[in-house]
Amino acid sequence: MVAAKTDLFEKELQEQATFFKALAHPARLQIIKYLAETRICLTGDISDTFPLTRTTLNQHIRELKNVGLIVGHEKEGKTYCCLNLEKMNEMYSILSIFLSEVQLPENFCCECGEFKYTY
Amino acid sequence: MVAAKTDLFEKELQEQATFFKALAHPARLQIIKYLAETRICLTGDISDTFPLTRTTLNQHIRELKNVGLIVGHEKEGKTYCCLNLEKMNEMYSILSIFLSEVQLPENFCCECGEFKYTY
DNA sequence: ACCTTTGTTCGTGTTTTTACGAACAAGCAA
DNA sequence: TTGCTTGTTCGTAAAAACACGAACAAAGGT
Repeated sequence: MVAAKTDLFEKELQEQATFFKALAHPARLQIIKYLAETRICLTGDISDTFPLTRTTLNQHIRELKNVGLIVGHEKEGKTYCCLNLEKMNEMYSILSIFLSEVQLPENFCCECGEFKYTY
Repeated sequence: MVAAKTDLFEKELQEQATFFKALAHPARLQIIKYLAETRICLTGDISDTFPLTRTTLNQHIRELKNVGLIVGHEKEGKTYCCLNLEKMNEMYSILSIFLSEVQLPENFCCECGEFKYTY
């Protein structure tokens, strides 16, 4: 990479890509799923249920914090994590909109029937 | 990375992450958006509308082909690209399901009100 | 006092992603 | 023929992502 070209795209595309990127690893999906299911703040012991070390897990959590999907709470010396409702809703809207925008009609590509597939 | 740990996660999580990863770059989002809007097979001249070289663009297109979202057609010596309806629908389902699964109730996190935010 | 758990930071190493130029073959146009 | 566009492959290089061990501080338990 000679330079980070990501900045040169439309702001909307960048924002969408940022959220998609945050979800682009199974560990992060599992963390979010866990938090959404239990609705209980994350404690360190979940690292047992992951095939990763505490350090690596911490790295993924930090990434989710960076995009704002997870917030950390301090209580009695322990650090609890939970999902940020506002950010989760924001993400849901942004990604849903994109997925809807690129929806295709059922008869799409019928005009390509005459073409020969190369893949 | 000592080893690729991605394989150690649940198959469902891996599948979801694969699609999210495919959408994790603004260039790829723009390509998909363009194809969905025009519904016309992609010709080389779109590289003018991107802040990237033909080579890099080709790389992103190849990635989208690898996950099956884009298919290539041969016609009169030119290579046309278009979205794969079936795969797009599959992706829509898979990602929509995930986004729904992690939806939170409006009163979520109210029990955390007593906590002090650290981020 | 000692040990354990917890959360984090630092440093390191590997893999993957991103990006480009050079080069090439195929097709078309002058 | 020559020149141009098009699509691709190759090699290269830098950045980012991924993963871990070591080490540390703070808190809790025995």
